[in-house]
Amino acid sequence: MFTKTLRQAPADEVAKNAQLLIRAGFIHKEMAGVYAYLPLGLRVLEKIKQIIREEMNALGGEELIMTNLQPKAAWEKTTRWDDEVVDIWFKTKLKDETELGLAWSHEEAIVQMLRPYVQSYKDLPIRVYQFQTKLRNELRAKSGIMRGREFVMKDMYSLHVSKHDLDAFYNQAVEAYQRIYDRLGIGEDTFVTFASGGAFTKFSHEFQTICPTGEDEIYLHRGKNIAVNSEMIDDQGIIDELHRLQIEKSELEKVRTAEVGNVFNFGVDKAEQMDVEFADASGQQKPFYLGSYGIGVTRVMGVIAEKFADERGLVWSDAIAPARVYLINIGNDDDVVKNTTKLYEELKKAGIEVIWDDRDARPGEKFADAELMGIPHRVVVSPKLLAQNLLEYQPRTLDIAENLTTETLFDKLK
RNA sequence: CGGGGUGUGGCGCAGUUGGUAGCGCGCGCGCUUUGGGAGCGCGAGGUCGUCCGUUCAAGUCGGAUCACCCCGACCA
Repeated sequence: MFTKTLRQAPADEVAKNAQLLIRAGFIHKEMAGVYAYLPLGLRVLEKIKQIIREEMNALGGEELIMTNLQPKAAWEKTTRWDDEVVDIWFKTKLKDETELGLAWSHEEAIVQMLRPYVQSYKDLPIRVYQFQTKLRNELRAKSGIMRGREFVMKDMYSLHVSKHDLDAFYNQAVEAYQRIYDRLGIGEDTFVTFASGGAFTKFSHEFQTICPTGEDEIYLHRGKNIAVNSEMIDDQGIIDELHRLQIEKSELEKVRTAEVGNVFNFGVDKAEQMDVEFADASGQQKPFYLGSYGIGVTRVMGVIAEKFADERGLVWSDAIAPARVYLINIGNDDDVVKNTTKLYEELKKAGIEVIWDDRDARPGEKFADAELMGIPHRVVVSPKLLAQNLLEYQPRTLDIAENLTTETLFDKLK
């Protein structure tokens, strides 16, 4: 591993997520709001992506990847090329002066791409998704990887023949999202939140995770698992909705949150603006219904880093840690090295991801780094315990170590 | 974009009324250490963000510019 840990975070980082991720060697700051993902960070990112991918596939999603370079024509059809309408465009030009945009979202691109495939009601529904690096010319980047100018997003788009079909899928997507946040370990603190809608629905839904450094504020009813974005709390539609759910505004708790996902119903808006229609069973041309479903993958990583970190550093769950085991040898006795090598090979063979800190460093330094990196399980091979045929084991979240045989260790890690 | 602040070895910082840059961590070598970020010794590493100016002399003074941070606005 080429990365090193730092005792002190760079002075220009204030956000806890970025401070810890930089100190532990997960990310590198290229410029404001732009971060590189180093080997450890990339592993976390890929694990989060894999969980999302599995749930998207379970919904019938088909993965693809769209382009960063966008032609302006498709976006002009929906007025969203205009800098007055969308103020976060990065735009550039070809050598021949043709204007291009760098993608900040992909609704128009997807609709344009799918045009030849949407001809008949038999072609629908279509559910496609991608993991894409989005580029947004934010006036002010902040909060480390929680709000960058370049970030990884999962965006899914679904096309349907009717409002009914879209609504049904939309609800399935909400459930899939809840499973994703559960698997990522933030399910308990993540709430489906009413947010501003569009022309075709009263509301959209955001997934808001309780996080003291988040940028949003929601009104929350934990008992009924209902939340409202504060920007919508005085909206008449919300007032009606709360009344329907028999909730008094005074029962709601105001909490600070970070938006980790959203789902949005575009109705037939995009299809009409971009003039993409299909033939229904009677041969009549109709616009399709479009839903879009986003998760800020890198932001979720930042939120998790913030939420679970303690005074010693990052804390990852087994599901998304860069490795499950941090293996430490104490001293360089032949016997220790031989046994650590053996254990390292056995762990790899068992499919357990392991980082072996084989540096010629003192134990304290290795312990500190294991904790800073937040690797969930720490295993120590020492001359003292080796004499008794034991290993030391300690989970990241506990302060107490225990001595185990190799067999018990493997049982624990199963 | 409005307001405020900061740029000095890889990281964190000091540098007085202008006189030619220093500390801690980290890094290299040696010896001693070896279960919670070791000790001693030696050493490497800096166009002081950049440009222009003032001056015999600029890290220090003036102007411009670039970058970064914070607060606000923005986030469809």
